Amino acid sequence: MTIPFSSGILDTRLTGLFAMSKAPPPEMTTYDRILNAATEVIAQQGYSGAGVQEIIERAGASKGSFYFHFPSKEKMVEALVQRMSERLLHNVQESVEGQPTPLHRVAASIEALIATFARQRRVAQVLLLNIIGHGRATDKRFLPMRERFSLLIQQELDGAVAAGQIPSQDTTLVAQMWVGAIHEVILRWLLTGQPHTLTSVTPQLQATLLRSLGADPALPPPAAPSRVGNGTGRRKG
Amino acid sequence: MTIPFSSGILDTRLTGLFAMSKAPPPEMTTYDRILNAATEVIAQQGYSGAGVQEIIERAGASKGSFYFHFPSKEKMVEALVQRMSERLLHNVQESVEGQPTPLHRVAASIEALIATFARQRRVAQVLLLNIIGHGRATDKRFLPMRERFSLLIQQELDGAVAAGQIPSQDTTLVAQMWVGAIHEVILRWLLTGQPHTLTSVTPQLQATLLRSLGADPALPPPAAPSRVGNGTGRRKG
Amino acid sequence: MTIPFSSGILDTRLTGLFAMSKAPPPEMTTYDRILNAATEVIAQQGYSGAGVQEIIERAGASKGSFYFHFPSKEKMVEALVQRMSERLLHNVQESVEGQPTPLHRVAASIEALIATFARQRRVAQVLLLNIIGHGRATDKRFLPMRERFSLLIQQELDGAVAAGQIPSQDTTLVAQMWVGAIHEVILRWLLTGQPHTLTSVTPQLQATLLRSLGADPALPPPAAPSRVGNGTGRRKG
Amino acid sequence: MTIPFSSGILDTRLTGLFAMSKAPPPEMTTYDRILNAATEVIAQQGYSGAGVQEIIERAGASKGSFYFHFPSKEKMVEALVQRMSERLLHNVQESVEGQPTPLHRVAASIEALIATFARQRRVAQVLLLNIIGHGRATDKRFLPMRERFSLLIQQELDGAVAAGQIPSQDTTLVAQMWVGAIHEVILRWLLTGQPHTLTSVTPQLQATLLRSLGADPALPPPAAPSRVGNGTGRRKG
DNA sequence: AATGAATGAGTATTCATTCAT
DNA sequence: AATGAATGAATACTCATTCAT
Repeated sequence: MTIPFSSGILDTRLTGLFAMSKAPPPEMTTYDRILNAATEVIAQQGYSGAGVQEIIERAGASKGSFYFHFPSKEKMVEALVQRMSERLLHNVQESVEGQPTPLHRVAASIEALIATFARQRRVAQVLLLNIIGHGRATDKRFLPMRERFSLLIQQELDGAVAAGQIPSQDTTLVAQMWVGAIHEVILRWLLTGQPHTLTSVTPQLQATLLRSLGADPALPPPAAPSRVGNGTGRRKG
Repeated sequence: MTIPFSSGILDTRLTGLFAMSKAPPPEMTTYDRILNAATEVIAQQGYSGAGVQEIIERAGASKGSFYFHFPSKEKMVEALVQRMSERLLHNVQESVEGQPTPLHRVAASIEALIATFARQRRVAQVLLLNIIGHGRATDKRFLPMRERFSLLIQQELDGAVAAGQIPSQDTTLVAQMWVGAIHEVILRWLLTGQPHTLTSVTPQLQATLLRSLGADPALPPPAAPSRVGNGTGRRKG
Repeated sequence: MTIPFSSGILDTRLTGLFAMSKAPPPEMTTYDRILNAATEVIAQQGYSGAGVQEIIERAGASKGSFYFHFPSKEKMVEALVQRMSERLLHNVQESVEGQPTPLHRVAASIEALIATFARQRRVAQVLLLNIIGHGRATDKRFLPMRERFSLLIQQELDGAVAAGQIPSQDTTLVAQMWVGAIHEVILRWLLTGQPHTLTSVTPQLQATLLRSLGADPALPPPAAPSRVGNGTGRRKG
Repeated sequence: MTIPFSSGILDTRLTGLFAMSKAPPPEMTTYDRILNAATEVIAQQGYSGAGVQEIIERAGASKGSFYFHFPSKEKMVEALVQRMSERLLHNVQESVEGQPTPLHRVAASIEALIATFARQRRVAQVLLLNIIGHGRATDKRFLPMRERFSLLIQQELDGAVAAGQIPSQDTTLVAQMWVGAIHEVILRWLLTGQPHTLTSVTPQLQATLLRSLGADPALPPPAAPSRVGNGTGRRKG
């Protein structure tokens, strides 16, 4: 009767993926030092606030070097977001492997996403806060990440429908809603610091989302029963 | 057994709230002409892309006039967002009046929000797309609108818990999630144009959100049955 | 039997047309101060060498002011060249008035052109030396001035043909050649300082050019016989 | 009674002198590949518009290579202009050999110059259009070519004076004027494409220039009568 | 001879803001 | 209340040149 999705391994995998420091290790390539510095600066100042000057200063590079590696600030940010999204989705997809059912997988991916953002605050700031809507209004450039994550969820939901786990419904819409719900929670955490530890909301988040599917979210526990259970997971006694 | 939340009145009330044209009526006060012009420009170009020059040109005002009425561009945008939020929430709250139960009210407010944004595309662009994350990253200035709407929902949810309509749960978190889910759907509509008419998703959106509360969303129809009702709100006969 | 083209009046008319000093008179408009400063800087450094910074410094203006008055450095130079050409041609055309025959007029215009350039060295530098070929190679923007002067000459030559002063010939080509010949002499003067006083070559220049028309250049003296006569003006004893 | 200056040999001699292609033949020395690439780029973009980067790309060379062969971009252009001038004047001087009288020689050199530029459009663009006035205004570096050609003409004119072919006159000035006239015609051709074939104006150009000397330009035909002759060289039967 | 990453002073241009009128 | 010329710090980007390999 509980919803036991877990993936403890994930944590160690992510460590150091976006690591960075004020004194950039010279053994890193200039290209990477610039992207890492950009992550920090954009996280702090936003896209428009992030000056090339400050980025190269943090990266220990020169103007010329910056424009040797990237044709423009804009393209650099594109490359940065691309790299972030790639890694993020890679981690999410990894966490999904080995999960027994579609619903297990979807819950695992939510957990992975939140765990990653919780650990990489700056990545969350860049991806969720400072990129959207930075230029011309109808800027579709950074839609892909949201779309890809939403697609990933949708596919699992479709699987769940096919497997009879949940009733047939507009999975595209639901997946979008989920992405929005999750992002909003992370956004609040970024802006207000509430809750203190982002990961603490994972269980309730999962429970609420699963409930929205209109299915009995009680699932047979996978190999390792999870601590994530909650008491509201059933609709009737 | 259906969930019939409605609010037909809403439509007429909103009309003309943010109206604006290329040749601004001179009988409007300069203050308002500037705010209206700013709405258009920000909707098209985003916050950073919106120059004071272009705004005053559209408003038929002068530089000096702008800075007579507003101490800075930033404060002007704050005033604009403030005015928008105020009107938006006012409409939402109006639509809630007369609804019999907390769940009815919460559903009505969702419908009102979406209906307003659907009608005032530019308002949606400014509020959801082009304001967040425009400057210093941890900018809490524009949180209020999201927070207030989320608070509004939370209060109704608390009422529903108290009334025994839904099980006890973390209504703060759920309200946040709802706001995120709704915003995301609107965002997609803004960026991709899908779905063609935003309001067409209202029923499914409401159904999914209500389901996430973990209660049988079938409600006794309120006084005046709405055209907005939908038939997918229940899981079995 | 001499070639008596003169126009002493001209000199006084031109005085002060492009006047300028390092301490710009504040009673001049910013627009003019910028154009004047640009004349000096371009004369010294050439088009690409002339930085907006240095121009505004000399003009006692600010960056913002510069771009308030001109949309770009390029457009500013266009305006400058336009103004210079306009004034130059105006002077030339003025000097032509009152000359009895087409050939007298053509000779007067040559004298006026040289006199103007001799007095406005910087104008010559800008117009002849530093503008042509400054950007993309096939830049037709500054052709107009040369073309207009050459057209002016051509029309007088056509008049001379019609009046039977010179034989029929390709006046377009000849006018071009004249412009080239005159410019080259001025160019040498600009680059080498030879001859010491540019105007001293006027008589020989006129004589040689008139001879090239294939007509007996001996003309009946106009009202005031000129000092410009030379001893090679006849073809046979 | 005609003016028959000819030099049919010239054509074949010039072929391939400045040949170049987008895929530079690897058997050419890097030094030459760079100069050739520079010719193309400068012809298209002008001196300031020609970046070292683009030049080496076209040359199939590297930055380091460029600066191994040339101390600076400026010196490279000097070398390029030097090489061009050298070859150009060499061809002109060759075409002069065998001509019977100074005036024949001078006419032949004009024909050779025009023929060369007509065939080597890029050379004309570089030498006449895109080099003058590119940097510091009073740049005497590229004067030499004009000066040398003008000197060459002057010497023949002096010879003509000594031989009694033309009256005594300021041959220095006349030579300068000639160079200017010829350059202007070529310049127009470069900028406007008129006349369609540059060489078609040669006869009239020669006739007009010779007439300007104040001598009967009718000359006894040299050994080999040329196809280049024209019938307008005399004023009366 | 050759490579190409790195440099940094220099460039034109933007833009929120001020201020005399 | 309103005007619009003036301000100047800040910005993204260029490019000839250097240098370790």
